[in-house]
Amino acid sequence: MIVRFGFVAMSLLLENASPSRTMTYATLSKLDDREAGIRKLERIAEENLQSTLRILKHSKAHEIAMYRFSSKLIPLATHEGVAPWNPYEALAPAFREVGGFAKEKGIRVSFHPDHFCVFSTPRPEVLQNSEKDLIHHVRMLELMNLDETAKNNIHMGGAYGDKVVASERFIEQFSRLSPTYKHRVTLENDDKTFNVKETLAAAEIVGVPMVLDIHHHAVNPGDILEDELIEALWPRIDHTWQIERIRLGLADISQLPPKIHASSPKSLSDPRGHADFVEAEPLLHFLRGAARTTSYLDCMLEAKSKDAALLQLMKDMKELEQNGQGVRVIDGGTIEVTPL
DNA sequence: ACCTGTCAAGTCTGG
DNA sequence: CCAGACTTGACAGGT
Repeated sequence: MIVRFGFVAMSLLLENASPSRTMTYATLSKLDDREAGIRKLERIAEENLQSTLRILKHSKAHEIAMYRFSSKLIPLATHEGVAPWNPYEALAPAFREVGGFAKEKGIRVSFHPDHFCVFSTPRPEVLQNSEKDLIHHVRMLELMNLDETAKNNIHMGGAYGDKVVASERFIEQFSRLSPTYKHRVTLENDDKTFNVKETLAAAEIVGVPMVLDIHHHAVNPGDILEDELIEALWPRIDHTWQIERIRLGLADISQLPPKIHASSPKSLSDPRGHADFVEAEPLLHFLRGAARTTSYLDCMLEAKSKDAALLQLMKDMKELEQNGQGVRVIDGGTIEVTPL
């Protein structure tokens, strides 16, 4: 099985390349010249997109073929107080350049709208803001000229005292979205509420691919047995991606491989927290299990040390290769693992 | 140059 | 019913 690694949002190796610079609404409100404030927001967004392009070029230089954009590229993008500001028009060329580079260099990209995007919510205003947020993220992918293989990864949301009811509400409310938005989404199991089995069931029903987070699974396994994940659930998760490839007319798995998230617990006292780096051995163990049924997979690292963690992981994989642990390093961001 | 409290948004817990 | 925790990078305002 081929495995490509990616990292999230920012680089620790590049200087002055934050893709998430912002301005608070309080500061904007204090300005006398509102127009100047809006132009400042646009300039910050331009800089965030320039930083994003730098990060993509840096990734390419290190042979890293997967990256998740910052969700904060445009400051205050969906804030009510800046309406009817339309930031997209002015930023279109910058978005096109970013998307064009990713496509040309074969870098798989995505967004991860954060925890304000909750389709299980019982509150109509929260649902409306969730839709607004999703539409915003889809808009950015469209401006980048990226097809439906570029996704927004989200969680199901809260349980509100009854997980079954919340799950049904998620399915109901998510299904109401138009296909344009639905087909831009992947669903990920979370670390507190919806475990792998529950998330997979919902993903299958609404017809979107599922992203497996193996760290979230470790801290929120539900009643899933030791071997059940790899033997029973992983093939079903894999299948959600196969269905999506068929829908998109993609013949080869490398055009849209299943995706997982990997990170290591911060500490024994804070197992849900993300550590600076990712432990190679337990990750390799999982990957070799998945390799029994899957030939290609993308693995997003969610470590505090971002790209530095990815480089370190590749070094550690090289060492495991030399110890004959069933892994071969192919390039700076790709390995091949042999099935267990 | 560096430190600390705050930031648009949601949900859960405990009082 | 409400305050605080959760979690995270960056601002904003101060020294």
